Amino acid sequence: MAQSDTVTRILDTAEVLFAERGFAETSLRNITSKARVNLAAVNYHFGSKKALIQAVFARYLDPFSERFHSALDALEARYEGRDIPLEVLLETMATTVLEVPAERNSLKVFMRLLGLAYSQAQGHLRRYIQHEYGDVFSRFTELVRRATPDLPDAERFWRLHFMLGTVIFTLSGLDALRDIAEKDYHQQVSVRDLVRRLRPVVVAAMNAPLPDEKDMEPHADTVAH
Amino acid sequence: MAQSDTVTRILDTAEVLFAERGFAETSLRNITSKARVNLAAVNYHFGSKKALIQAVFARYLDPFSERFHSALDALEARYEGRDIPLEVLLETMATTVLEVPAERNSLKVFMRLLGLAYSQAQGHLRRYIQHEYGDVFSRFTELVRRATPDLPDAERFWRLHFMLGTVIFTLSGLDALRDIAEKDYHQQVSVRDLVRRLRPVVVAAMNAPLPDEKDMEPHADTVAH
DNA sequence: GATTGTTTAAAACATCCGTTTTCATGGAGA
DNA sequence: TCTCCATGAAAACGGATGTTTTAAACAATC
Repeated sequence: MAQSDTVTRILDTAEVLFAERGFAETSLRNITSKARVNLAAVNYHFGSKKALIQAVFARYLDPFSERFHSALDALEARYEGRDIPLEVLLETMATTVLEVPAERNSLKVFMRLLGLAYSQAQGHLRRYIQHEYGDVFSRFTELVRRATPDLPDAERFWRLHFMLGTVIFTLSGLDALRDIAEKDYHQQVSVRDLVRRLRPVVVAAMNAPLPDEKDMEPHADTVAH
Repeated sequence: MAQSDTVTRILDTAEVLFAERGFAETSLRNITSKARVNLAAVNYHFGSKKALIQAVFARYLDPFSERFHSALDALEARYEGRDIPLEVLLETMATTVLEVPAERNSLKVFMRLLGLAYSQAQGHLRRYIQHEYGDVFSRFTELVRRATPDLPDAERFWRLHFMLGTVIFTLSGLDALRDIAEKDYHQQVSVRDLVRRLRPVVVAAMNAPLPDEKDMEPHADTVAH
């Protein structure tokens, strides 16, 4: 067998099974038998199951991080210090996200993995991702901050995560939603179609009026310093 | 020990552990030892682990379904056949959702369980919920349909699920987001505060302009020049 | 007061798990 | 050629899991 073909086969199989059933529900025997490699190969090449999981993420996030940095470089160069409009930033991120897994035609897998990482138990994966790729996201959120100067920092933080939830939930649960949608409306749903529907919703959500102050909670206000 | 106190203790412990670590990662020995109950008690009272999981859901969804039906009854009576405004419908659902787990102070647990059910592997839980509580949701979506007559059916379907994703993702990942938010902004975040922030975002998202028809085609050029 | 349903304790069952080990084969580079 | 490394097959390790069983207590009801 060719050099390290085994590594690729393990990763290809593992990411699909992880996305389908989660990490704990996927055994190394599941992976190695479906990938037709030796059981010991995982521990030989990756060291442990946990390291395998991180390698699966790295294979998506490394190229994403690199491309997104480049895309932001290009944007900043084009706008020459002027603020980049929110729509352009969101569009750029969407494009990059769609580009990366396109080669393996597995955006759904990518999104399910992200959702799993977020909802993971002790969050050791979230910490790994934050530590490894935090700078790209910081750079992005800083640009979003300049694009929405009227939005209080806390409000922007929450709305970005609201929209992150929308995207991850929708694209990671794509199969389930597709089932329901096609049963109810007899229509095909493509990822591009979904992204098209998402765009105005996300923009409108980010630009929504600020919440009413009057039903603010009466607890001791924490003064920022 | 009092009659069936064991059942309650099992359910109380199981829902917390399930929400924290997922179903597969929570063993019956975890549950029974933390609940200070005999290991065999789960199989004695519920029959199997799968039945336990469904019982955990039923304890939330039974009262929710009943209260939500009542709330919708009251709304329909008050509006006497006139369409109920979207804001009122959303507010009613939010109120009911907040009411149910309030007694146990565990909205987060409720939301995490819902999120787990959605993202579950083979979706046997989703099917169980759909089969058991589908009528309430159908009733709600029908009222939403009348409240948004200008929205195409497919568009409304997707936007409702977009917002479902927002709410489930936010409230189920509350601890993680709270960590980040408090580290970045040194502010306390309560559930009521989050719901207050969610309201205008959800309304704006539902009322967003329809997606552009022009980038419906094979592939639109994405990034602005 | 006997019966019935709960609860506990303890042990065992058969599986499955992640990981390690041993032995053998073959290819690649020094 | 010899050495290193990847791969394979097979087995075993220790441990955890869901489930079942047996035994003995306890409480409530008829």
